[in-house]
Amino acid sequence: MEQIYEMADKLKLLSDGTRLTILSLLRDREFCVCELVDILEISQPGVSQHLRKLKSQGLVKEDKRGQWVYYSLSVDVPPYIRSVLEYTPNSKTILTALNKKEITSVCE
Amino acid sequence: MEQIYEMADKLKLLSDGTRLTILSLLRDREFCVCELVDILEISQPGVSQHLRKLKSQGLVKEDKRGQWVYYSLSVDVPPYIRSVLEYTPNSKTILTALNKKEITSVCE
DNA sequence: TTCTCACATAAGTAAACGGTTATATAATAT
DNA sequence: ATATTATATAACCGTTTACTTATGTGAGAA
Repeated sequence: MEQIYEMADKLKLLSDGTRLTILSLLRDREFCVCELVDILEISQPGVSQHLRKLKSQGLVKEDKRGQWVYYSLSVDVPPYIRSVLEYTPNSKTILTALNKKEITSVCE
Repeated sequence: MEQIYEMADKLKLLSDGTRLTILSLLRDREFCVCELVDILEISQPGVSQHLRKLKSQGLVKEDKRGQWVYYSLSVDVPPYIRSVLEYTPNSKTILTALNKKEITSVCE
C-alpha cells in the first residue's frame, strides 16, 4: 500500500509533458541544461526546476563539468518507469519534430 | 510531440495513489462503486470522480446492472499503461494490506 | 406512493503544480 | 578586476488537483 503510493509519486514525474520529454531525451544520451533550454520551449529556471524534481526522486543524476551541468538517466530508474520510457519517441524523433538540428554533444 | 503530451496526460491518471489502487484492483476483476468506497478510504463522491476521470480517458468502462454500476479495465488500455500495471500489487495483496476481507463478487 | 440504497453531479476549498521574472552563485574569458 | 555565461534559487501567480459536503437521480423494496 505504501508501495503503491510510492509508485504513484514517481509516476507523477512522468505525468508532465515537459518532464516526459526530458526523460525521453536522456534515454539516448546526456544533455546539459542549456541544451534542454534550447530544445524545450520554457525558461531556463523552468527547466532547472523540472530537473531538480527528477533528481530529488532519483530518476536523473547530474555531472558538473566546468561551466556546465550534464544530466543523464540514473541507473536506479525503477522498472515500471523504464517500461514507460520504452514507448516514448527517441531523441532524434523529438528533435526533428521540434525543428532542432541534431547536435552530437556539448554546448561549448 | 503531440504524442508525448498525450502519453503524459494518460500517465497523470496513474500519478495519484487512489487511482493507481483502483486500476490495480480492476486488473483482477470488476468492482462496483460501493466496493471501492469500502476499500479505499475516501468518500463516495471522491471515488465517483476518480472513476469519471479514468472513464473519460478510456481506461475503464462501466456496466450498469440494476442498482449497481460495475467498473472494469477497458480493453483499450494502452501498452505503456499496461506495462506499469504489471508492477503494482494485485488485488489480494491490496485487500489484505487494508484489512479488508476478500469478497468474491457483488455488494448485494 | 414512499423510502432506501447506489451512484452522480455541483459547489466550495486548501494545497500542489508549472510556469514566470528577478536575483544569486560559480566558472570561464577578457 | 570585470564581464559573460551556465545554472540554481526565491518569490510570485494563475490553474489544476483531490478532497469535502450538499444535493440530484434513478432503481428496487415496502
